[in-house]
Amino acid sequence: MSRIGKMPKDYRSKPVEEGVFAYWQERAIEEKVRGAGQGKFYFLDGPPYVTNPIHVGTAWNKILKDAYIRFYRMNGFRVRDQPGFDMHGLPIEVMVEKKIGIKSKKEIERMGIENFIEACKSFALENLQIATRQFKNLGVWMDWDGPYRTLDNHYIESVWAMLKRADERRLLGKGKKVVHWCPRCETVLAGYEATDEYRELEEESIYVKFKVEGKENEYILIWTTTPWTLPANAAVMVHPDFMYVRARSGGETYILAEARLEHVFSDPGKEYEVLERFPGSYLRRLRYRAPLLEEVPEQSRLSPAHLVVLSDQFVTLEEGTGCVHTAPGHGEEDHAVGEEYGLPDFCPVDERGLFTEEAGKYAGKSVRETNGEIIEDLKSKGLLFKTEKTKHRYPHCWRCKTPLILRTASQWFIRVTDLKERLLEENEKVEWIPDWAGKARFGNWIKNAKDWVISRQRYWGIPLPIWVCGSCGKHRVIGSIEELRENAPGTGDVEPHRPWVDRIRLKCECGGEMQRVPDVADVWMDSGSASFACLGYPKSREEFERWWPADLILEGQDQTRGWFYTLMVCSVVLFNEAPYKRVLMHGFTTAQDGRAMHKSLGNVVFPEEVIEKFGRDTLRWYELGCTTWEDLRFTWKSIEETARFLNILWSTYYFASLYMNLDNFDPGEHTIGDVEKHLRLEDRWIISKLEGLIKRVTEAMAGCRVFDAVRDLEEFMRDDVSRWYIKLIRRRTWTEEEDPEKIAAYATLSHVLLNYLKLIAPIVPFMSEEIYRHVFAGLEGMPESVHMLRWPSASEERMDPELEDEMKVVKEVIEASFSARQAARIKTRMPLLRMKVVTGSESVKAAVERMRGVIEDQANVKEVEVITPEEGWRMKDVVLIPNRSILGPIFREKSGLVSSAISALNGKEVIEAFERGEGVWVEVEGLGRVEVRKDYVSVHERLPENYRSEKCRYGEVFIDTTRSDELLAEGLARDVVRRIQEMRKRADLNVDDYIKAFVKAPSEDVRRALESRATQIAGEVRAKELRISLQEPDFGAPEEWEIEGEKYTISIEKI
RNA sequence: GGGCUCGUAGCUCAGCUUGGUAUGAGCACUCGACUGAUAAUCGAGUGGUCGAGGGUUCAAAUCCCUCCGGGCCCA
Repeated sequence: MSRIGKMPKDYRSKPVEEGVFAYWQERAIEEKVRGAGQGKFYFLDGPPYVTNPIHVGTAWNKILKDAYIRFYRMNGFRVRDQPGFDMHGLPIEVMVEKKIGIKSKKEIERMGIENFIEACKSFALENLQIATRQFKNLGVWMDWDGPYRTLDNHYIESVWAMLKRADERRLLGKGKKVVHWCPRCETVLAGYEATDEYRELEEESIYVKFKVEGKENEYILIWTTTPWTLPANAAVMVHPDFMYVRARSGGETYILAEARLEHVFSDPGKEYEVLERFPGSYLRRLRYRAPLLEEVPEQSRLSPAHLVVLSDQFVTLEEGTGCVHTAPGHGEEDHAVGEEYGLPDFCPVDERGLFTEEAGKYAGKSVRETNGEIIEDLKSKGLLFKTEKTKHRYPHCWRCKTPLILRTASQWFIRVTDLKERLLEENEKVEWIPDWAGKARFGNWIKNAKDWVISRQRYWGIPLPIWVCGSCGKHRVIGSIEELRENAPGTGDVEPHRPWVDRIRLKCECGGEMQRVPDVADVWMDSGSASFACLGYPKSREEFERWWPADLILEGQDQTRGWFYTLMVCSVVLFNEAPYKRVLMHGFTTAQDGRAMHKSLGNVVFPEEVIEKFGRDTLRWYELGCTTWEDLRFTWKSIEETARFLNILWSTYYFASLYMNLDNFDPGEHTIGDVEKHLRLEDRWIISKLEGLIKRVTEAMAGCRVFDAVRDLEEFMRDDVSRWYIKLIRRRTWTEEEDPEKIAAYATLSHVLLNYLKLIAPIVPFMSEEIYRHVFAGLEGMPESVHMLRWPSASEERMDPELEDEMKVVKEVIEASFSARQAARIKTRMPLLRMKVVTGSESVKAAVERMRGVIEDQANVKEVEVITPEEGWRMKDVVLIPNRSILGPIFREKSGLVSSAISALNGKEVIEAFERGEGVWVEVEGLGRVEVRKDYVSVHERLPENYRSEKCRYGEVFIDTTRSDELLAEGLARDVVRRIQEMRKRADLNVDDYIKAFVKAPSEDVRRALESRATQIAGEVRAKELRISLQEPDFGAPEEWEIEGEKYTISIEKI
């Protein structure tokens, strides 16, 4: 025979969690749980970048993942839970450069690419270990022994296969693109890499005069924040529909937008006169003289160039002059307009951000540092109109923080623009949570997508598997190491990283030699290929067939343009299908101050800190309870609140298990089905509540709304179980014998608590395991871990919404009685003679009558009666109090008389008359008949002396406060019982020890009263002998107590 | 500047889809009770112009528009 086990009294997170970790390890629980399950569920982990230790925000991400994985496991799924790590890319290169103290590509080449790559690799592997330890430490059950790593050969081959497919589908392109360029890293950066790091800069912006051809003293006025792009100027853009003017000032004529006149000539002394107004289209093809023609001779060879072009998209009137300097080599918008007009995309800037020979005078100089010189040159040529300090946001390299420049460069790219429609169609099939993340945000992002520049002029990454022929220029894309070997006979083992792979040459059809392009892939392509690469596709089809596509991915909102996107693109390139069925997007974590957590701000909170102070479960309950897709503002106060709740939860299990254990209760012997006919209403009620909870929590979890589940679970435990149900069954748990109703309470309680434990297992895996091990694991037929239990399903038959409603009424009524007691200063221990519930509602009446027992017990009242509002009204007395502040101004010196006349009225009759809409008059000496208006009086309802009332939502509750000897005796007896219980506890007696007790009463009346209750008292305090006397106790250690102002002496002794 | 999103009690947040008095929840605070869950538990009370302003409606925290402030993303 088995029974409910005991558990420790206090919740201490540290020993609990350490113990559970050890238990899992010892019994290989994690492996057993992971190996079980039938249906497939492919969870795809977004690979974190391995350069920084994780903070509570990163932890949130993994904890969310863990909760859902556990949920699906409990539902019988075989969950693929391979974690991943993003291990290539520029960030690691930068970290390694810092570590070995070098700064440029030149230095890397000098130390040897081979050595550099080795350093990057060991850095990445080292950090993978650190991150793994941190994630494991959170209690995240993923396959930490077999993560996918983007640096593995087979992973690289998968990416190659995708690129080969892209080439076959003619989606791989090469050509000139205006790109964000980091002059320090000497590589292109994708737009999204750049925009991670927009920073506010205050710089000199300039107004420049472009001389109109064939006119003296007439200029187009332009404005720019990047003087260094002027050597590449090819045109001026104006808006065809905006109004422009020719304005005269200081002997010169300027062309600019009318709307900008005021700002441009705002300086004191700058007067102007408008000569002419016209729309921008009028300026079309107006030719001007390039401002730096002399400094940059190459300018004279540009054609067509130096003319006004029209654009209705890129010209604004927010700043500048409405005439926009256009350099197609240095701006995406400029480039677009340039293509439309056939302008040359002149870009005299090299990889290091230095001007080339083509830039004439400026050749060899760093572009941003040339700004000053260019301004000086313009000034000396009389072309500088004015300068202005301007704040503007400027992109910086996401890792090395160098300001970026825009330049034209030849790059490899994926023709995403050709795939747009397909991407949008596939996105329609994806379930996004919340739905606006996909419909609105991700959809918009795809609609605006541009071609994806994938080549990076760097070292540590997946080398582009593209070989180009030196003679005929043809290219070939290789899809695997095997294919590479076939194409290059004599090649031994292939290390696909640089520089080894660079040495492999292929033979071209034309007979020429093919060499690999030196670029590596954008690191986003690594992670973007994860959906199939971690399955070993295309080498291993089996894994792929079994799992792909992913059932769920879950990442932060910043991944809209990151992983969510690249994952989709890579998959559509390869399979023309979305790689995931569901995407859950979560918010960002900010610090207490509402700002993002940053090392530099010193506001980072690490999970280890929270774990140390409050435990993993506390962190998990708190974070999982936050609305997933909103920002999580981490506060210690909330953590403390969560810890307090978990304490209540623990205490509830402790309390329940204590009594069930004491009574040798075995839930296997008494299921709720077995005790059906002994179930009380409150038992049925909590079971009904539980079933509703199971249903809602299951829906919430399945709908990726774990926070709804957490909030629901919290409310149930706190309000329904701890504060209410436990209170209702307390008396039953104190009975000694095998009372069937006690057994029914235990059966109910264990049913509720075991099922609740299953529901919280994915949220708080440690605490639930600890409770389970102590309380339930010893029972027959139970598995060794809570995580091996099946998720419960809700029983519709046991749901009883009517009963739940009735309990609501009952709770209200009892609470109202407490309020009334408080007003009457009668404590709960003192029994009341009767309570009247005033209601006109049949359902309220039914509820009160049906659950009379609960009310009598909880409100400590002898008799409950339901009366109608009319009956209630009849019990009341109504007093009218004349409203002097209203009567005074109206009746002046007669108001005293009016007032007494009103007081003399029968209040009840007056109110009833008012309600019928009839008038009420009083006879006042000297005034005759006066009508009593409603506002002349305030109405006071009064119950008879012995009653108190309190209103609640369902009516009104009257309590009868009449005292009687019998009631007093009962109250007194309860008081004495409490004192003895207190003494038992202080004497450290076991709950089941027996005692003898002696009570010295303060008076003969009290003695007699207590004597009449002796059996009850003795029973409740487990006294085999009980003496009530006026003498002093003659054994034990007597203690003095005060009850209702009188002195009692009590002594007890264990027997 | 554009897209998406958030703005409800001192704090952290429900409610908004499907308009109907916010008995809003927890915490904090005040008062009280309990003392066989006690470094626990329970009750009562204080506290909101639901970011601001307009509109639709008999009725708006909820629907629409504008604005202000925070976040993510894009320029």
